[in-house]
Amino acid sequence: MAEGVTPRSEDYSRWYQDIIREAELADYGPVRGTMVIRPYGYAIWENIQKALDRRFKATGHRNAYFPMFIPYSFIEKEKAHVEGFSPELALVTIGGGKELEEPLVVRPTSETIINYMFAKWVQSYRDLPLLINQWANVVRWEMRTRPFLRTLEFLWQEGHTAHATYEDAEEEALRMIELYRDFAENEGAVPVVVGRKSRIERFAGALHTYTMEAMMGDKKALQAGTSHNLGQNFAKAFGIQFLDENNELQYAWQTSWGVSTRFVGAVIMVHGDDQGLRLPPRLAPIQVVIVPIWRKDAEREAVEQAAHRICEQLENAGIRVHLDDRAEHTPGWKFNFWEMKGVPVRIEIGPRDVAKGAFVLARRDMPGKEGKTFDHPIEEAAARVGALLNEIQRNLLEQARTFRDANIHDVRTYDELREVIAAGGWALGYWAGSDDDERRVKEETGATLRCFPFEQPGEPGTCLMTGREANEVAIFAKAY
RNA sequence: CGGGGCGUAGCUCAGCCCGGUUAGAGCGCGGCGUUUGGGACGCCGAGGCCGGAGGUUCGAAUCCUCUCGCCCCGACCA
Repeated sequence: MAEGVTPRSEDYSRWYQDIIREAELADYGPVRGTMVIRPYGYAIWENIQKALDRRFKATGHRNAYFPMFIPYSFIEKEKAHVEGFSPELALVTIGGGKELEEPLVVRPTSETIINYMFAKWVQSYRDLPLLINQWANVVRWEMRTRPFLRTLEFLWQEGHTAHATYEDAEEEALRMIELYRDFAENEGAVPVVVGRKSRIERFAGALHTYTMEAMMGDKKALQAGTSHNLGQNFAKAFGIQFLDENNELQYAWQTSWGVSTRFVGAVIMVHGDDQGLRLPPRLAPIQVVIVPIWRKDAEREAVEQAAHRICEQLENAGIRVHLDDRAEHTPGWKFNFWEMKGVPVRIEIGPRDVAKGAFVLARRDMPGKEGKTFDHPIEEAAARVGALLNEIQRNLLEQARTFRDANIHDVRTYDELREVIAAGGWALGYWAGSDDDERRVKEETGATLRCFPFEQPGEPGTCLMTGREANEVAIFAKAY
């Protein structure tokens, strides 16, 4: 086991905190519930940003930036919205030493201010669709905080779009949750269940909320991204109107969707083990670390020369590589250090390898010796490493999916649901219960209705709670 | 907001019960030397208003009161 890290099996919450500290992802800020994202953690976020932003651009969205301060009156304009958010608002009441006439809200999300602006920009059906994204920080005064998963301030992207018809907005909301799924699985190697939120769980002010739910290493669910069809609720509150082809005034149909720094937490908890982080190659700030090994100064030069040659080859191939040639640490120490940091591939090269013109590959997704292969020719470094990175990316997703599928259980009755939840798994069963039935499950088991998965059996069944005919299955789980 | 825990060196903590030398350890940090294929070792060294304010006492890290902060667990939430 790694030094300074509580084993996952002993105390998962402690393990999570230990990993964040030891891998230097983040540190606690001076204000309760705040955190500093350290360079290594931020580099992961930057890779998440790049992967998402590329996809947003490819689907026609453009980035913009809206102010952090929102007039309090804006928040009050949409009834469900204000009810949803008012408990967790941070208000600014003094500015420049003077009491403000109207308090300012530090944005908990930007629907209101963005839609205020949209109302100015949208006049005609020709202005639609309006497809905007912003990268920003938001503030929600949470009671219970955890690094990355829930902090008073967090970073995210929030997409906001306006469309001419309900169908267009619905299509957009679905397109974006699918985009998120593709991102989560193909970049983060995080398998997700995509589906629709229940009335109770959906976003304050939305018609439909779509979600992707991921299973963490302790089998708790994490909402890793959401996409909302907002209908015309905000358009009506903010007067976003346009003239259609028939010269008739219509309210716009809207969506919003977001993924946050919480996703970093998902990557930690889906892949991490008792040795530390395990990063999917596509999000890893460093994909390959080279550890040169030598005893005597006489050996040093030849080894480091070979190490540099490999390093250069990998760089030229576009691989993010780091050569750890520090003299103050032993190879063994470096192995542990970079394993803690979750670097997917390690190259070891010592005198014996140099003599053969070869190097050793060690993969982070397999423990110890099992993950080591020998005698890779130096000239083939780029090809060998490239292939291994792809293999690791694939394998991490596979491992996570196997774990998840083994812990989702079909249930037919409420008793079965209780059993599954008590054992810590996810319960999948037919559901046609009321809002109160859903609340009862939460009260009695601690589990919430995570979503009605898009993937359905295709035939009706019997509701586990009411015994009535149900058209859909739902997933219940304890969640972060 | 309830319940629990913790504030002593950069970090993790001991010391506190039962007040009394110059406040300690491990890790980390700096220097020198030996080392380096899975967390090396020796020697030397730097580093503390013991969270804050009151009080008790000849004397407080230690006892009392108040306060501030952080963490964990629960109720609300991306």
